[in-house]
Amino acid sequence: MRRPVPPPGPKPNAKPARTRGGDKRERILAAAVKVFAKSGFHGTRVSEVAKAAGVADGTIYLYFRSKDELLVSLFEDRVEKLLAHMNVELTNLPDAPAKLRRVIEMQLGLLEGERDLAEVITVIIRQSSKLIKEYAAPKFGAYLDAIAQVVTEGQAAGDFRKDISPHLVARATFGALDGIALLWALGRAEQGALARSARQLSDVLLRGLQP
Amino acid sequence: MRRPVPPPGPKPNAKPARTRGGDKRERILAAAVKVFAKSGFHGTRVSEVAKAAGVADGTIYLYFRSKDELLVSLFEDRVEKLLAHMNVELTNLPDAPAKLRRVIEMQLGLLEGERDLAEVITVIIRQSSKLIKEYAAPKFGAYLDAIAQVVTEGQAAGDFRKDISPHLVARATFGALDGIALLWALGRAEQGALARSARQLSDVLLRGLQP
Amino acid sequence: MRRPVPPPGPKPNAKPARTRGGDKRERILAAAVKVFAKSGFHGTRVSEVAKAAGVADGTIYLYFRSKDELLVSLFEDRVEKLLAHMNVELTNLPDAPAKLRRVIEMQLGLLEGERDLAEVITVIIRQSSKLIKEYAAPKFGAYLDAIAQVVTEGQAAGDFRKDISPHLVARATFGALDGIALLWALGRAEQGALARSARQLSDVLLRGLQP
Amino acid sequence: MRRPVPPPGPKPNAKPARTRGGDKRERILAAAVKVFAKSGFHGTRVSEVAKAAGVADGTIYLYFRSKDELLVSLFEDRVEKLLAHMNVELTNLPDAPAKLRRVIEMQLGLLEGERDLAEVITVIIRQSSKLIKEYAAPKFGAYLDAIAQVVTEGQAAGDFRKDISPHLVARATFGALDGIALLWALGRAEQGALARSARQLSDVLLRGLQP
DNA sequence: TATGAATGAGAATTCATTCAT
DNA sequence: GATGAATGAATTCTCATTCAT
Repeated sequence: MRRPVPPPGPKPNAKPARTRGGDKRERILAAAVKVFAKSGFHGTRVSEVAKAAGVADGTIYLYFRSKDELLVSLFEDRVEKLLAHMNVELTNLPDAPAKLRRVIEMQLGLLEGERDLAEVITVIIRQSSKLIKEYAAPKFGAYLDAIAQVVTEGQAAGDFRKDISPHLVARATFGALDGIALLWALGRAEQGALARSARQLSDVLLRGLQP
Repeated sequence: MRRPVPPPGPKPNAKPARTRGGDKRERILAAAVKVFAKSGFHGTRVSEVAKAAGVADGTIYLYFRSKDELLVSLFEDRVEKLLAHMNVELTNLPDAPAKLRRVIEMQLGLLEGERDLAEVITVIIRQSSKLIKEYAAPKFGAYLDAIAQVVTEGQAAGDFRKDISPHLVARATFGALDGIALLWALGRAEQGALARSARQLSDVLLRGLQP
Repeated sequence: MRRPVPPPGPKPNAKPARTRGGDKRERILAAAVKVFAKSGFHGTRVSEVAKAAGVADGTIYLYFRSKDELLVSLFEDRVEKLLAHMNVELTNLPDAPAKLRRVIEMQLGLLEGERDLAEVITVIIRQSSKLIKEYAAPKFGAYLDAIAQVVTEGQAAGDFRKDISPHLVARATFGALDGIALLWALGRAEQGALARSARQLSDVLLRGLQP
Repeated sequence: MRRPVPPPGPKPNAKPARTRGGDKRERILAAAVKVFAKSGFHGTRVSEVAKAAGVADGTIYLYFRSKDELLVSLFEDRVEKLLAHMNVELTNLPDAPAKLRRVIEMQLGLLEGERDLAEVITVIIRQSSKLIKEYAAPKFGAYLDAIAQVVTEGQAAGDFRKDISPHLVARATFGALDGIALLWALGRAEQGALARSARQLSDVLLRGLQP
């Protein structure tokens, strides 16, 4: 954002030829998750990411074109893994209700396990509006589409009422989970409440979706 | 020497005695809603707010101590009005289900009517985490408490199942609405879909909450 | 959000590990002496110091925390060297009168040789009263103590009358020299008059101090 | 200093037609002495002077063209009175030594009685170098000339040695007194020490000046 | 005359990004 | 590839000064 005219030179970002042991890119991403979660995107200096990753400031720019792109890459990378994981998890479940319940458990589970990542995905990513609209939205959309797909399946199988938009359910579900997460993050809910919250939300949602 | 000891003198933010022609404070707030919504908090320069408000840069600081405080004031001011409005609206409704339905309609209605404000409340306010936790959270909490109160009423009256936490419902509902709004804001939903969304969400939520 | 919590990270002011070509810190100090002397502390922009030092504005802040600290560092650094130099010079002189005469010669000599530095030490440093009291005073006090020590020696050896406070003499002597310097700096005295002034002042002072 | 192009309009500063009871100009000067002494020239806002004087900010500009000119006016006004007072005091004294002793007593006496004014005269006035050189120096010079005149008298009467420059004595004396004052102001000397200091300095100086 | 809200030029400081080593 | 010292554009906030009332 600082130097507006983007140098028309060659592009990095296609990870450098696998350095021996040099999982630098991954170390930088992991460090970024941590510090972004702690201080927010705008509140974090690139040098802080570098320090947390144990690399020099300049090294960041060997792997990412800019601070903005670091965030986008982070988002894409993590959501991609999340999606892959979800697909595996849902495959063996018998029906749509079970899958929806699992989605909810997983997303809240993610929060307890990788709170920093959850923070980045739900909060940080919104801090750069042009960014999210242009880059992150597609990945994000893919996640939502996966949820909507479950709903569509359920409607086809007669498990869910058909007068509700699957995308609406997807978005509302994600939003509800996000809201619960925020409640939890802001410290207004007791520890361990997340599992209970998941169950309650699933109960309400599934009953509400009954045909 | 630039920012010496925080001047112990007279405090701004409580509008200057006699505002000459127009309530500058209000004009600044209105302008801030507009430009923050467009470019985000960090993406907006104070001079842009001033320009949009038709005042000089320095004038902002006669009414708000800093850019941060402008955001907080904006949030407090608007959410306060929102709450007052909501209390009036809900008073004459017969039962909790009707009230909950009305809350949903109102929040989504706000979006269509004052999209900028909605953007600021749901998105912008998250961009300064320390901020939201320290200043905005209480006001925000009051809004959620009002929703939770409706749920509690419904449970007492036997309209809602009792095995669900009212605060969870409040947070999840708010999140769901926020999520729908974001979907809408990101342009992935057709115009006018909000009314339909409100109805669908209400249907699902109320059925899900039945005892 | 601009000046968050004073970054608890690495501290500047202790020169960066390996200075590349040239000791930037010293160049900045030398430039600061020059421009502060010319325009005063408040009349000098940091960018002017940077320009005079041949570095970028930001570079100043790699070596000094603020403009204020630049002045303090300058003062400490220079007065320290001055003190060390004085200690060497006085060591081999036979008695207190000779030493006192030498102190006077040295201080006025400093003026002719490093007029800018003298200006900074005598004039500029007073421009930030809190500053001088908190940071500069100790260093300054050390210089005065050294002079007072000479007087005490002279009194013990029977060279000086004992009914005069050594610290008073130190302060008055410094002040007299400062005053003469100001007279000279303001251009009301002919060039080269400093040597004569030193002799005359020494004569008056030493005769005045005779037992 | 802020708005560089000086409006070529009509000039104020020739005190407004004597307002009934409206000694505003004097009130402003008195307030300026107080606040300048406390926070220094650059550390004082015009609004603070106005507040201390009990007038509106804009009123200052009805009597003084700028903040700078307020300082200069202050200096001129006060030093003029000082000079007049001194002339009266010295008239009836028998000889130059007595007069010189009286000058020293008076200047240190001023410090104990009107410490703020002393601070402004000795310290504050140096904070605007161009200013002092152009405006204040003459007044200041007049004060020094008066002292030098005493020395010249003494030399003519055979009371003082003739091999010392009267102006040097004047400047050195003033400087010595200034130095003592600073020592006192910095709190390194006990209260009430000023009278003793005056006597000691007079003793040393007069003995040093004996023919 | 007096007021004080409004103005807006000005300056310190930060921090993403570069590039010589 | 890796480093981190250096860069300098960008932005918030201050405060002397003005002028409509």
